[in-house]
Amino acid sequence: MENHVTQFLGSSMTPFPFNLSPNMENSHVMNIFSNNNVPNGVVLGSNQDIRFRIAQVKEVSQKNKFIQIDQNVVKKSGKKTGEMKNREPRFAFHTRSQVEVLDDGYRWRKYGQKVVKNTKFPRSYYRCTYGECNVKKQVQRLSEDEGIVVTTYEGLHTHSAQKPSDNFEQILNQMETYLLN
DNA sequence: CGATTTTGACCCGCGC
DNA sequence: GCGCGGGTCAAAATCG
Repeated sequence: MENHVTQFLGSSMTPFPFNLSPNMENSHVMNIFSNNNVPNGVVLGSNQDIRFRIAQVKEVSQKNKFIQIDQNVVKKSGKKTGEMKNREPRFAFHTRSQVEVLDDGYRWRKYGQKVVKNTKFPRSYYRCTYGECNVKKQVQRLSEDEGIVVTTYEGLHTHSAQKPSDNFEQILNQMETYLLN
């Protein structure tokens, strides 16, 4: 896939969305996402080129392990080994983009593509190619608005990005600014 | 020639 | 039990 470079919130030209790097940064993310004051699907920022939105992962039913992403209720799939008790954090970004695969600094291998009901664009499944890192993401273009691409990340990277980007912290700061009004 | 994509098969949970 | 929908596997094809 080609590189996609776009503008983010008035900053200079940067790859989008950003690195989802582990450790401190991800715990930072989790703090934000576990904040009860954050409404589901809150719009965190926009400019004329990009609109992005955090779809907060929300536990709906503990025993059924439902999680809610944006408007959609998704069932968390069990894994083979049965030790799939730990629910991976999931979060989604809506971006307005011509290109579906956005450069977030990690290398991904595509492992599936599915046509989902009531959508005219297929959903693509990717897995992080780094060693034991088990992070997945899926990418889907909205049929209601072809200009919007939804990228859903699942899991935390056990390593740092091969192609480092300092956008992540900037965006986190902007998130906090919005959350605190 | 190794890495990645493609694509149909397979799997699994759920509702009927 | 069966079929559907969503997710994953894996072999072949393609890429770099």
